Amino acid sequence: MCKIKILVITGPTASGKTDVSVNVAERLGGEIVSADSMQIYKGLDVTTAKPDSHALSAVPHHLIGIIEQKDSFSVRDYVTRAAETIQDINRRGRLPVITGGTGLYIDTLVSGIKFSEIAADYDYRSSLEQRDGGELLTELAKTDPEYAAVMHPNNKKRIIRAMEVYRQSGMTMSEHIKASKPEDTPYDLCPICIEYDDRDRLYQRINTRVDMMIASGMLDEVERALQGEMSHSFRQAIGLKELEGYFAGEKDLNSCIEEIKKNTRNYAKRQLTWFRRNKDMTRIYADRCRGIEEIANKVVDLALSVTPSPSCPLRHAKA
RNA sequence: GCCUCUGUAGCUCAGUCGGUAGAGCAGUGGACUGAAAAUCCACGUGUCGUUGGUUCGAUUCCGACCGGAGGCA
Repeated sequence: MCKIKILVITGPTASGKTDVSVNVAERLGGEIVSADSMQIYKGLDVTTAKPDSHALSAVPHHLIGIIEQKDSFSVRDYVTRAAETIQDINRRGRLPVITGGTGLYIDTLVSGIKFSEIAADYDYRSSLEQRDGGELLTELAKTDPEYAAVMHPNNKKRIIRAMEVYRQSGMTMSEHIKASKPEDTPYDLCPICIEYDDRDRLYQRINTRVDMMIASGMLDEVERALQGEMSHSFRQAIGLKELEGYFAGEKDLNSCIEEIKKNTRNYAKRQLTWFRRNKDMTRIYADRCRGIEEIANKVVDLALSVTPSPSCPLRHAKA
């Protein structure tokens, strides 16, 4: 049986993956499947840098703006939906192009990891959050010494999740992790990461992009979002917490904007750390290329160099 | 012109009752199994404004000078 061929284009925020993926998808007969934990939500179009109307009309996009801000969303939800979407695109003879910067979503999807089905219990979580981390870690060590051994006492969020999983399933986190790994990966991958050789250039792009967002209506949409009910996952979006003080009249706009830039830069750095450990990805350094065209050409070449097997979309694209 | 405060890490500032200094933020590296744009970990030598003096020893005390803030005229 033929694995489904998919093209994966990732990279830190503001690296230009959106433009590149649209260009590439147009040429390869592809459809874009977003892998972005924030673009999945309705609203915050500017703040989350969703593709513009031109891009959306040029190529079909999936998993963008489909969840209400009051609803929480998780990796597991993502993988379920993305897998279905990929199946569908493949069935129609087109090429799925996974594009986004949420590394956890992409890796989980692509490697076929099955996360445990234990849902978040927010009441339980908040009851534990009050307690001391070292104390929680000691408690976790009683049931799951293996996981507790690599956990730092300050990392309450993960300690609590491990306790939550055990409480609901009777299985430890270590056991879940072992059980989650598939024998074989479900897709035939062409993974590409767009990076910057010069970190400062990337940071400058981030700074100017935030200014552009402000100029394009970010304040209005954030104010609107802030007035509605927000789920735990949604309220993490960069822009929301930073601007909250401004709308409350406690902080001046400029310092809030600087904070957004700073947090976005920090985020980009974390993304780079995440991508770096994946040695199978081909890296394309955007600042060594002359414009989007050249980057897109490289991506297309890479995609076509993967030998297409019968009934896989890349063959059609080449012909 | 006089008086007061101030000059320490890229930034904001602590500190040394005299034995050459440390936090937060930034930055860099790392982790990451249902909040991931989240969460967490590790990494701190800098002419302690300049220059004289006192001292065994000064970034710390004294003087002058230079820069910054404020006050009185």
